[in-house]
Amino acid sequence: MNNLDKNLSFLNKHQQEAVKKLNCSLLILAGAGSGKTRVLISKIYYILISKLALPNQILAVTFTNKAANEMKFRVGKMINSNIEGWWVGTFHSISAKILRRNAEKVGLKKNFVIIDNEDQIKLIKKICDSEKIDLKDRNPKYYLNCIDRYKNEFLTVEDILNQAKNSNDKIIAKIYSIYESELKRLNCCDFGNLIMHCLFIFKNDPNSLKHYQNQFKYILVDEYQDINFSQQLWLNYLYRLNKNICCVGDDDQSIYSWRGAEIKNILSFEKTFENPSIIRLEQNYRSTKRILNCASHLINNNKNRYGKNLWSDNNTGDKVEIRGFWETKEEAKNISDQIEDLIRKKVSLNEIAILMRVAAHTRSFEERFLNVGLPYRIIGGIKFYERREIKDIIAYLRIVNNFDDDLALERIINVPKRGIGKTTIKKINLIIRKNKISMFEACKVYVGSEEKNKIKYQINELISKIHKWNSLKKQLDHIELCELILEDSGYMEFIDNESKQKDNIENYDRLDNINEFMNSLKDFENLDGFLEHISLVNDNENINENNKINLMTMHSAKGLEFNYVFAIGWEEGLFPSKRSIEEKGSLGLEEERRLAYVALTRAKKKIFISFVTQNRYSYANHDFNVPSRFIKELPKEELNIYNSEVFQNYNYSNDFNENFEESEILTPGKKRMIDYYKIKDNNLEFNQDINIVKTSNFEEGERIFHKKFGYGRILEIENDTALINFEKSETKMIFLKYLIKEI
DNA sequence: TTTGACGACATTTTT
DNA sequence: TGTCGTCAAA
Repeated sequence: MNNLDKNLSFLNKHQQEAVKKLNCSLLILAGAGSGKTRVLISKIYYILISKLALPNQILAVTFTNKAANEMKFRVGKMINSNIEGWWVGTFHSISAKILRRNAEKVGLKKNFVIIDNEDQIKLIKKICDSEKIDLKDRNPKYYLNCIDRYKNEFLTVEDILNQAKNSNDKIIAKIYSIYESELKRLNCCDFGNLIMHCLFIFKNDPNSLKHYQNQFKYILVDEYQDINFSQQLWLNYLYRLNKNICCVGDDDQSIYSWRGAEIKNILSFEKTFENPSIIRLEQNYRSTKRILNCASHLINNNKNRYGKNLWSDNNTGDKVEIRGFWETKEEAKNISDQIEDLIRKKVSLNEIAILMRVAAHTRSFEERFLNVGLPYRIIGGIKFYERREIKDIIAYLRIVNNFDDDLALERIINVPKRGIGKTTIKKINLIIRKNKISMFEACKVYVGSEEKNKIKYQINELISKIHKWNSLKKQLDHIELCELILEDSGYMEFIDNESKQKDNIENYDRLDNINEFMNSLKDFENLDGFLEHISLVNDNENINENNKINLMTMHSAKGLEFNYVFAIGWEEGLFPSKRSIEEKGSLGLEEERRLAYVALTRAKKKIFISFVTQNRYSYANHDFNVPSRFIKELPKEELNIYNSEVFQNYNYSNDFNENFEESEILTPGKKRMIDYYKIKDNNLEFNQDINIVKTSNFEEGERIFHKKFGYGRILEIENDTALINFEKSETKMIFLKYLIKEI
């Protein structure tokens, strides 16, 4: 058997077919755990080994850096060498690479900076400020969302200006237009722009397009279900010459519609690319039969899908465990106990994951794990490069690298404190607008004007330091430069002082983070490379580095797998998310269901689902929660439903929460603010309902439930209040209307 | 101009 | 719960 056959012999019939089918538009519908990465990798290998293309003639696009790195690593291993100069990366990183070489064609300089969300919002705030746009009823995030959406749909400023109908549209169009010109002036790019600018280049510069079309003989795309319109167009441009594309995706795992990845995009594959064919991979190698059965059963409730039948040769496995708790602490405690059990069975913590709908829900688990000393990591939480001190340092580097970067300068102009406050910045902003110059230049103008004072002296100091650092760029390497800046700017001293003043843990962390940051600089040859890297890459913790429990959102769990999965917070309204349903109706619900499908199919051996009926902390109110409808949609014979107090009393066979279907008709397509008030009203009614039903005739000695204090017994009733002896709290006087009858 | 206190407000998911 | 904006005092 030759090498090629040996490597392909690991694949099943369908996988092999998918690997060998070339010179067409191929869509591989790969169910969860059906070995799609393996197929993609084998396909690249097959192309290379058959000498159909050189490594740099293959374009492989993914959505995460993790997936890109894995692909590089595994293909490298198969052909036994490190491949240099090939095109494997995310849409954004590849676009950035193309854009660096063609920056001037879209009015940017070569050293443009890629800005993140925080910078975007700051910029929009600034625009609204100077344009006197009221941010009371619509926040900057709203406008940013609109702009992002336009970019996902390849809608230009002109398009939006033309189609603006009402005054709100016009305001958005105006902000969009100024935002774009500001970005150009600052020599910056946001994520959406990376794709947009490339599309402009492809569209307006046939030579460049030809160049890239010739370059890429084969195009491969991972996670195709996450594609948005602009990205699809991007692919289509590159595809038109060789007409050879292979996309792998799972329509049931499309969970990013809010990023423009609408399910219709994958469903319209056949219309977008010529001579299409579809191969399904339906054998699952990951999960037990039971888990798979649950997942399939659940996803069958969706209408918008290609449809496929997953099957598996794996063991039947354990039943899925369902538990209800009355508060989050109890949930966290129970799960940590379960985990201790698993540890006793010699399960590695890396093989355990807790998945949640909302990132904020890690808290109760963090608390618990800290208490009992279980190590954990949060994946996709607060990212390293988003920490304040790191962003400060980066801002220093950015302004030294690029004098046009107002956003960076504004960030550090008064950090550490130099006595340059709001008023001064306002004056400088005025100069910027009047003379149409950068903030850096405006500072010089401001310093040079009329009478001298302390503030001007300070600004002058900073400006000349930045000049000095910039001129040292050629003599020092980027690490030395960074060290110099940290000392010279007084930033290090500032952090030192801060950690002495309040010796809380957080400030200790700051110093640590700065050290880690300095260390990470070593991995890069120069400043430019480093700045590019940090703007596109965020995950820097290697999953298997230490033995830790994994906490993450269901979204960030996509593409991962674990032996044991705890899926928490399966409460109606939270999951499926009320908001998602209200905004997009049944489409929203189906997306939530796909999310549940993703969560379930992460598990290899066993899955634990839990929900909390009371005291799920969510800002102002403590709602009474009903278990998620998704639990009801699981096949009963595969479940073990446990006797928690609350769950036992919950009438499982009843159709719960039919109201949701009604509100779905009432609110779709309404603007957020209107929704917001509706939700508020609904909540009120909902609560009143409970009170009316539950306050009726309480008796002394009766066991009751209170949202905050839990279960208790009535000692005495006096008019509308009762003295309650709580089981988990002390004895208290409570209004009858806040009591709930033991259900 | 900075700082601290206070109240208002918002919380889905992220390359 | 924590962040943000506003206000008054230093």
